[in-house]
Amino acid sequence: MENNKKDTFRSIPTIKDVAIAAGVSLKTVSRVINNSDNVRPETREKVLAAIKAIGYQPNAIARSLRVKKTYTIGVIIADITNSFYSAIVRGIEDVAVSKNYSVLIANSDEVLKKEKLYARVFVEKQVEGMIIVPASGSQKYLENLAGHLPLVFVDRYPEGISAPVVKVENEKGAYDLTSHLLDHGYEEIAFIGYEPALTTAQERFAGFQKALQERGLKPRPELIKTGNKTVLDAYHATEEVLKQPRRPQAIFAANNFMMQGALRALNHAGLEVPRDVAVVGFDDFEMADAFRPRLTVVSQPAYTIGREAACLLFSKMENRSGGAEAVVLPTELIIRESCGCLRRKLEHELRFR
Amino acid sequence: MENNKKDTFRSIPTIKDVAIAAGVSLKTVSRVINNSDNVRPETREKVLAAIKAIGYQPNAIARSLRVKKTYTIGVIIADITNSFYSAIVRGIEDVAVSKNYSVLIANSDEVLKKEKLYARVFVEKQVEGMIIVPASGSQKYLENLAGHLPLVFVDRYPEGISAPVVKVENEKGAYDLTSHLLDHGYEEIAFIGYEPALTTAQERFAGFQKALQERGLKPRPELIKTGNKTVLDAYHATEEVLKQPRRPQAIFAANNFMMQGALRALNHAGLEVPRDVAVVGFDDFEMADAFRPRLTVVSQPAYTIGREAACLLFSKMENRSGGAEAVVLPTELIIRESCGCLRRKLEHELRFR
DNA sequence: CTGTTAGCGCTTTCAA
DNA sequence: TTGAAAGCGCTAACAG
Repeated sequence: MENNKKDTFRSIPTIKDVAIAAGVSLKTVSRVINNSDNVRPETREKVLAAIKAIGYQPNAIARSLRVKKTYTIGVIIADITNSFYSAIVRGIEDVAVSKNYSVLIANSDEVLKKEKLYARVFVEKQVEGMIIVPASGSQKYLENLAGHLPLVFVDRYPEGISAPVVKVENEKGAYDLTSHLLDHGYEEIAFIGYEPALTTAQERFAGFQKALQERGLKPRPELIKTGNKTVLDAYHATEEVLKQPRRPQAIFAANNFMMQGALRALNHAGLEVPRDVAVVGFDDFEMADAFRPRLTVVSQPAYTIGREAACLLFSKMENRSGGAEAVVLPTELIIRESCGCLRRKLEHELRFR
Repeated sequence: MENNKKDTFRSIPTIKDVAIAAGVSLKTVSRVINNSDNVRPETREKVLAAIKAIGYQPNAIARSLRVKKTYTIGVIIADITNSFYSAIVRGIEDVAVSKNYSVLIANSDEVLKKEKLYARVFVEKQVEGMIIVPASGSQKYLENLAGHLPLVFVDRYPEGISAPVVKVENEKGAYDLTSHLLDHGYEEIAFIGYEPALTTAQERFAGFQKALQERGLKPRPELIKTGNKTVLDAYHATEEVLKQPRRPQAIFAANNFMMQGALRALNHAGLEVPRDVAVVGFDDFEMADAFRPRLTVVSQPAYTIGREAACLLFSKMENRSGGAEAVVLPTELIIRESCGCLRRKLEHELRFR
C-alpha cells in the first residue's frame, strides 16, 4: 500500500529517479545539474535526456537544507500600497533578482507586533538577510532573533539596535520646502504631520522649524497637527487648521498621505490652491506633475533607496565586514505651482500684457 | 578542526542541542515545539527553558523538507510600482497572512521570459500555489512546470492553459465610461490604449466601441492610439491626437498610465480639462479625488481582486476540488468633474445666479 | 508520556 | 570520471 501511493499519484520525481532512469549515480546527476565537476559529455547527455523525460524539477528546499543557503531575503515595509514603499521594494527586488535571489515580503502597517512576527517567520524560513522599515518602538528584539543575520534598515533609524540605515536628508528637504514658502512671503504655515515617534517625522519637523527660526519666526502652535495616521486624519487636521480665525497662508504636508488629506480638505472647503492657500508636500509621486495645479514637493529617490539598501545588504551578506553604516541620500526640491509659483507667473503675465 | 568550527563560531542551535541541554530526546523537543502530543508539564518546562537558554530557532526549511509544506505562495505581477498591482498584492498578502503563509513576489514587467523564470524559481522553492498576472504570450509552459500546483490568474486571461481567473468587467466598465461621455454630447472621442494583445485591452476597446455603435457612431481611426507601454508613450500618443485638424472633444484613457500621459500632454498643450477637452480613465487611484478637476473614472476593486484570488487559491490548495473557474468583479463608474460635469455644474450655477 | 530509527531530497566527503 | 555513504534539521512511525 505504501508503495502504491508513489505509483498511483506519480509523486514528484527526485534526483534519484533521474539517476535510475539515466543509469548513473545520484552524484553524477547532481554534478550535471550544478555543472560542478567534470562529467563525460555522453553521460551528461544521458542525464539531461532523463531529466527531460521524467520532468524532473530540482527541489530548492532540500538543496537549501544541505548547503545552508536559501537565496532568499526578507523585506518588511509599512504598506506596499503606499507608492513610496512600493518604489523602494522595486529597487530592492531589482538588485535581488540580479543576484539570483528571491524576496519574501510583508506589511507591518507600522505595528511593531506584526513586524516582530514577520521577522521571526522570515528568520525561521532562513532568509539570508532582511531589509526593514522599522515601526516605532524598539528593534532590540532583533538582536536575539536575527543573531548575526545581515540587516539593513530603510527610511528611518531603528531603536535599540545598531545596523546600517538608508535614508534621506529629511531635515534639509523640509527646510528647503519651508524656505521656499517663506520666500513667497507666507509666514503663517500649517504643519500636517504623522507619527511623531518616527525619526523621519522629527527630522522633517526640525527642518520646518529651522527655516522659520532663521527668519525670526516661530510656528503657531494651533497650526501644528501631528500624529495623523491616515488620509482621513490629515483631512480632519486640515479642516481644523482652516477653521482658525487667522487662516494659514500655506500648508506643509509631511508625507504623501498628509498631502492627500490636505488637498481634499481644501477642495471640500472650496478653497483654491494656491490662490487661497498654498500647499507643499514631502515626497513626490507619479501624479503630482499631472495635477492642476501641479504640486510643489520635495522628492525622495525611493527606487534608489531600495537599490542602495539591497546593495548594502548583499555586501554584508557576501563579506562579513561592516560596509557603510548609513547612506543618506539627497532630496530634491521640485518647484511646480501649488506653492504659489503659478500665481506669481500669472501676475507677471498680467502685468506685462 | 571540523569540530572546532562548531565551537568557535557557535553554530546555530538545532533541536538536538535543545534535547541535550534539556536532557530529553529529539522527539520530545519536537513535540513541545509543535505541541502535538501530550508532554508532561515539567518536561515541557524543562524543554522550554532549554530553548530560551540556548536561543533556539526552529528551521522551517528542514521542517518543510520533511512535511512537504512550505507555507509559502508565489505572486508574479507586472510591476509593484503600479498602484493597481500593489493593491492586488496587498489583498493577496492579507489573506495569506491570515492563513500563516508568506508570499514570494516578483515583477515580470509584462515580459513573458521573466514570468517564466520567476515561475520556475518559485516552483523549485516549493511554493504551494501561485497567483500570476499573465504577460502577453502563452502560459502553456506552466502545464509542465507547475504540474498540479494550484494556480490562479488575475486581471487577465492566460493563454494556452485553463485555470481560474479573477478579473473585472472590463467591457461594461469601458461601455459605461464611454456612454457617459456620449451623454455629455462628446462624439469625437480619442482612445489612448496599451498593449492590444492583452485581453483587458481588448475588452475595454470592445466596450468603447459598443457604446459608440449603439448611438450609430463609430470611432475615428486617427483618434485610436493603442500599443502604448509607458506614460511617455501615452503622452506622445495624446500629443498626436491633439494635433488632428478636428481636435477630439474627449479622451478615454484605458488605464492609469495612459491617464497620466494624457493629462500631462493636455497640461503641456495648455488645454484645460474639461473646458477644452474632457478626460476619463479606466482605473481609479488614490489621488484621483484630490485632483483639480477631480477625475472621472471607472474604478476597479483592486484590493478585492487580490483577496478573491487568494481565497480561490487557498480553496484549491486545501481541497483538490475545482472551485470557481472565474470570478468577475463589477466596476464602478465614479463621476467627478473631468468628464465635463464640472462645466455643466458651473453653467447651471451661472444661469441661475 | 517518552525514545529510537528512518528518511524527506539534496550535496559533500572520500574512495575507487 | 564516477560511486557509496553520511548527514543537513526536522518529523512520522513505531516501540517501549
